[in-house]
Amino acid sequence: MSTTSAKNSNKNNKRRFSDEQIQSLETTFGTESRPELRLKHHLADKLGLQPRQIAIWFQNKRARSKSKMIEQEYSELKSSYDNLALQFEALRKENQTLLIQVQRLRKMTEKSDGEENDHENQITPPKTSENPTFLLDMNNHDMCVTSCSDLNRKIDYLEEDAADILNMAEIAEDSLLASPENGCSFDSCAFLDNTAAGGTTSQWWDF
DNA sequence: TTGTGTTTTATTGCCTCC
DNA sequence: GGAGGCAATAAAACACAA
Repeated sequence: MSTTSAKNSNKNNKRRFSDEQIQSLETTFGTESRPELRLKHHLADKLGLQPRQIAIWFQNKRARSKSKMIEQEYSELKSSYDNLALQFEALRKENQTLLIQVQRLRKMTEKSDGEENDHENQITPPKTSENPTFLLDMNNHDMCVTSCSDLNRKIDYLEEDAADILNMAEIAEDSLLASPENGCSFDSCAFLDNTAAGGTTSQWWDF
């Protein structure tokens, strides 16, 4: 708006409404945010304003109300996001710790397998003090070898699965960090929703 | 007092609905 | 096509620090 007529119109007519007028308009807005023509005329008569002014006031009020609502929704979403980000970071650290544990176990079983091979050649008892978790039953050696192989495969599986989960989590985190303000992608939002709605975190690595 | 940021009133142009 | 709503914007009114 930059026309001369508009400027003149503003200079001549623009004034703030009185407290009483505002109060009455606010009250009406509380029950009816889009009043029909008759009500606008009624308010105009009652408050000594033009019906056009009433219409404009309601229009501006709706706009203010909408932007306030958006602002409120944003702050609620942001606090929810911040909360989830904290939870996510804790889970990520937990996952890393578990990965390290799996790798340690894997090394231990590899070591144990190596000793078994020596036993096949030398038929000497194992040093049980070194790795009590994987004690061998000398009366059932074949079964023991099979069990250790199974265990190895399980650890392989655990390790791969944990790595996959960490990878997925990092992808999700990256996509969240890439768009923290103006709305995350649909996938990452669903990811957050699931985390929030589930309320439980252990399902991530509930193998 | 004055410069500056915010709020409020009003206009304009576009869109939708009947 | 006219009425009414909405988004964007202008500009007056207001608040307030320096």
